[in-house]
Amino acid sequence: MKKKATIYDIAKELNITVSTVSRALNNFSTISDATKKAVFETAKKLNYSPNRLASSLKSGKTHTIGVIVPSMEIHFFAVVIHSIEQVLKDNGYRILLYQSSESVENEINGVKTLLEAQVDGIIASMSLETEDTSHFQVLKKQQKPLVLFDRVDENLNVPTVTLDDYKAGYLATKHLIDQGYKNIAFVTTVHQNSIFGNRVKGYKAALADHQLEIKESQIIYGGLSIKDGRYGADKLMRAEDRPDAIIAGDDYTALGVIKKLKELELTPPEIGVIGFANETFSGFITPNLSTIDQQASKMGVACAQSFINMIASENPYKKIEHTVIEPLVIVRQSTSK
Amino acid sequence: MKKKATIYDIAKELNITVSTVSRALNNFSTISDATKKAVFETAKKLNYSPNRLASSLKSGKTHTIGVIVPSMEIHFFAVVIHSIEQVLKDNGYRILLYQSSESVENEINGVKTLLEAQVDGIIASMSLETEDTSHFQVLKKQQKPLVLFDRVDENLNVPTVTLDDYKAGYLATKHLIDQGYKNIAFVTTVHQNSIFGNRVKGYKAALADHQLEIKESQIIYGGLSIKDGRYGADKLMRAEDRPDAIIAGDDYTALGVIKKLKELELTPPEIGVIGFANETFSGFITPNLSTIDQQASKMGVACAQSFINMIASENPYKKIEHTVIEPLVIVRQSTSK
DNA sequence: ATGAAAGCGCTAACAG
DNA sequence: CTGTTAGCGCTTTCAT
Repeated sequence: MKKKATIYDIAKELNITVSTVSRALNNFSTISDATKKAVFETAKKLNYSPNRLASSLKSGKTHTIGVIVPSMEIHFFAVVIHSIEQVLKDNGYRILLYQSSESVENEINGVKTLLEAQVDGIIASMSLETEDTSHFQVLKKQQKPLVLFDRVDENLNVPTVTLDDYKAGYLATKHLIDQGYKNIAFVTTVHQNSIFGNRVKGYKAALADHQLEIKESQIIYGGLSIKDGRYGADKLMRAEDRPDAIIAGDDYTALGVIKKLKELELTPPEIGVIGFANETFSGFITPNLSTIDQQASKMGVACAQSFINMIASENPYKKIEHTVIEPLVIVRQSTSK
Repeated sequence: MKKKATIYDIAKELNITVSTVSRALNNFSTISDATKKAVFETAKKLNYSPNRLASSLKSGKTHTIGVIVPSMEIHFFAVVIHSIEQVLKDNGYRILLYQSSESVENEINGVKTLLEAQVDGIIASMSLETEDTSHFQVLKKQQKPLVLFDRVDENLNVPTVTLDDYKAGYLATKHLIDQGYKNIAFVTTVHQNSIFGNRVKGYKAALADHQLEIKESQIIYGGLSIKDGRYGADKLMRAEDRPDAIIAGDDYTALGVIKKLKELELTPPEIGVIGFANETFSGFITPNLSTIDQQASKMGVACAQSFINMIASENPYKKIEHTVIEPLVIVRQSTSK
């Protein structure tokens, strides 16, 4: 196995210099067509493959972008990355992947690793553990694009792509009201995250807008899981003031709610149930679960777009875009009275 | 914003040479502890971050590995990549991601792009379109590790990681037999792919081993989808010789089968139903779907392991490992008489 | 234990 | 239209 061919080999073969070869390969207009043709032919003949490492070292641009997400096991993140890769590939970028596993330590390490690999920028969604976001500051200092999505830090002052969670809460509630439900409860998480807080705000606003009373007793703060859903539904249905509809913090929780309601022979849509996330199972359970779609694909595309805009401008942090994606209400059986 | 610090800056600061700095940073035993300490301190002071590009260019090793999959939207692939990244990260490797979108053309381009990025090797699962696999040969020629998983090409003669599909078919069938089902049908795809063919072979073998008749009429060849499942179940239940259990080619098809059976008031497990893949929804539908798990995590780990073994050996293609993962029967309501 | 210097493969400023 | 040459940041052989 002989060594890989370089532009020197092409140059030698044609009795020209490497600069000519380099220019020919990069299709400079100053190179004669004849030379270009010869170069490309010889390149093919020698089985030449460019070493992007070398050009990157020289130019300082790797055309590689780092993506940090908590975990690819979470379908939402996989889909976001799917679209990021699709869009950025077409723009000549490669994706270097890093999972934080919901740990700040890993996240810090991810930024470090990616930066050492000289990525041209980073698109990230923060780990749940992350509070101090100073490790992301480095990118701003280096004037390298950083785009945050879904789990973002407002204070970081970088471009973000998020779902309009307020609106998501509002729309879920409004949908239930439109279906005729009047006493709407909310099973959510205690987790201190603006995502969940904003949904509750939207919920309250929708109630207020429709002259329905906001009762703190109808908001159950716990965790988000099937078990938490069962627990929340049980608690709500045992109370004096039974709700006629329940909004669950995510689809798993909604599933738990439905299971409990079925046991109580209050199968939705008798009691309305709506979740958040539009998990793959949501359309297949019985009854089908109405839910708010997170628009993962759109988010990915928006991230890629934001990134491209930043790269294109000489000062990436000149004007900071905050893209807010509209949530989508998916109406299914569980809320269709 | 001043330029990034290099080993030259550290050297200058300490009045030593770059070679010493380089050796100190790489913890060579020939460097005195005092020097090392000084170097590390100055590195920190100057906010030094190594440029891996430069060392890669020199050493020829990027510690980056390319992963090509059809789509991250397919949860199975996302989970495999999840574990590949987890394992390889601990071994100092980064993951460069490429999606083929089930197109050979993209796949070819992926290999090219990744090779130009000088990856140390590639882990891939082929697109459904791929028949000619010569684009993968390059890696062998360059003696760079290539590991294929799930959708592999036997003729390529490279390490592979696959599920034992024969056994998967066998176990699904045997499970049904053990549950007392005696007339077992199979709804599968016409697609020419050894995966599906082997499952049918396993099915037939299990029937034979238990003195049950193999009837070609009980095997429905169509597509794999909810619709195909409905169609298959309908066809089977209308026939003279009605099965008492149905194996579906994947969980979506199984879902269709279940829906049709419910309509016919033959709700499983009255008629047994088992699928393949263990999709996230399978545990949540009613009745819960028994299925064969594809062991995505194990596959990812096995891929990473195979890759590491290849990298470690001077001749990666000396002995070619074929890892076969045992399928796992997930028993749920749909087969529990 | 440390230094000097060549070179990985490519680009680009300068020269002609 | 093409050649010369320095250099991107790091590693490593050969000296000392």
